[in-house]
Amino acid sequence: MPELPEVETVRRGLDGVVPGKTASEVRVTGKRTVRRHSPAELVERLTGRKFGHPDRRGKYLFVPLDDGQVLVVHLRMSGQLTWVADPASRPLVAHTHVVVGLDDKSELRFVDPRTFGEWFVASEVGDDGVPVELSGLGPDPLSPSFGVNVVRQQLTGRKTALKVALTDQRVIAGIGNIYADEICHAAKLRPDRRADSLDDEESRALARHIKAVLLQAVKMRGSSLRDASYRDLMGELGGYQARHRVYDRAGEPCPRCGEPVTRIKIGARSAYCCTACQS
DNA sequence: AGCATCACCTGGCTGC
DNA sequence: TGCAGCCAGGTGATGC
Repeated sequence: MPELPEVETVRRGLDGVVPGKTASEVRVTGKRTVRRHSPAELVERLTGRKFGHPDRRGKYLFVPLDDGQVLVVHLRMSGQLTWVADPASRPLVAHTHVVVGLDDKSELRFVDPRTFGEWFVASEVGDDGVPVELSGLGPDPLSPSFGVNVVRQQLTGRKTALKVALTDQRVIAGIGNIYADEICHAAKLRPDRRADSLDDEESRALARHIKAVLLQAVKMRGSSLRDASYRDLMGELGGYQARHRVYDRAGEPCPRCGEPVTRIKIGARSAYCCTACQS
């Protein structure tokens, strides 16, 4: 499932491919992919526009266009963005919902079996260059200002479970199910702890491990799970799944203390943790 | 207001 | 082997 590291990997791939190129032909075949405005409007507003450098906020990917608009893409659970240099020799796969032909004859393709992924063109942009539709997102962990003070401030007054707060995109943007579990384990904190119950030392550990886990995952180009639904822009699998210490490892020994990893329920979702060395 | 739960959707896996 | 049914998961809507 694409979270911050996977989206950042795709962003870096895009940055090597799209800046300076023009969308010469846009085809939207999926019925649900474009829903904030009509698919026809996306085609109209994107066709003929030249791309700038791709940016990211949390799990949202966005690319400025040469007329001030911004193309926004969210992969949600199963969305996959790929770039093909030679479209003629690469037939479209099932569940391809958007195809953007570029002026060098290459193509961007959006494949999304579960159809939760989303594309739209934003016209209103804040001072920071971020589309107003994304203004409700919390701080991004890879931004330079992110640290213990931000973490403490964002968790203050949050009575929910720590994992619920970490995966709430308004609190911190970019963390999902997998990395929340990995971060909690690295910080030795139980994911079902109350979010506002951390002392100073625990807050420092949490802030440090949010950055460390996500940066290491970016370095390893994200996590591809068993279903291999996440692939980067060139179709390659990520490598961080080999470093998962607790996620989807119920019953296996905790790499830190050797006790078995436990699967617990937080709300309706499962969480993996070591009840022996996380508190 | 703030928190919890549901709906959306398909493919992979489990268990009969 | 075949198939029904469950589960996964991010976000916005709905419920409490």
